[in-house]
Amino acid sequence: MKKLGKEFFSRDTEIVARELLGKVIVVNGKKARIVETEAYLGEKDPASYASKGENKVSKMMIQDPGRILVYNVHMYKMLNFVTDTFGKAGAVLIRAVEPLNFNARCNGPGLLTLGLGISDDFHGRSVLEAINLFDDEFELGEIVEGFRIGVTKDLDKPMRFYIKDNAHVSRK
DNA sequence: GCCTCGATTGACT
DNA sequence: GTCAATCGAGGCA
Repeated sequence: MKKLGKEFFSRDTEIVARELLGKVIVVNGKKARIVETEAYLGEKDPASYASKGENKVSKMMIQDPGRILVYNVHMYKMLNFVTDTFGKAGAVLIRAVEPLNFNARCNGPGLLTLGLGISDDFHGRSVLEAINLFDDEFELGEIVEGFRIGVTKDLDKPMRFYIKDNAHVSRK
C-alpha cells in the first residue's frame, strides 16, 4: 500500500476532498475506509471558519498541508485534514468512514471520531505521524457530488463528495 | 463570568 | 418534519 504524503494535501481543497474517497485511514490500530468528505475553503466560503476571522480553526487551516484539525461541535469532535499551501486556508472534513478491522458506527462526522478514538490530542499534529493514510488502489464506485450537510450557509457549488450506494455514508 | 451559537445526533410527532 | 442534550469558542462587560 502506498502511504499518502504531504504532497497529496498540497493541492486544491476540492481535489483533495474528492481523492480522499476510498483511502484507508489507520489510527490507534484501527483501520477504516473513507467514504464521505466535504471541502471547506478560505475566506470566501461562508460556511468555513476561515471566513470568520482568526480563531482556533482558521489558524490551523492556513498552516502547512497534511496537518490534523480537530474541533468541537456540540458534544462531538470533527476530524479534518489541512489542505492547500501554507498561508492559504483550506481543509477537508471527513464525514464518514467504513470500519475495516473493528466494529463501530462511523456513519457521521461526530461518530467516526468516537469510533476511531480521535481526541483533541490530535489537533495540529501531522498526518504523517499521528495518523496514517494509505492508497490501496480500492476500486471506487461512482462518486456523487452534493451540497454540504448541516451548514447554515452553503456555497452554490457542491462541496460534498461520497461513494454512491455505500452503506456507511452519513444520513440522507 | 455570562450569554449565544453551531461543519451533530438521536428520539419523537 | 421538530427538538433538546451539551460544550468550547467568541463577544461582551
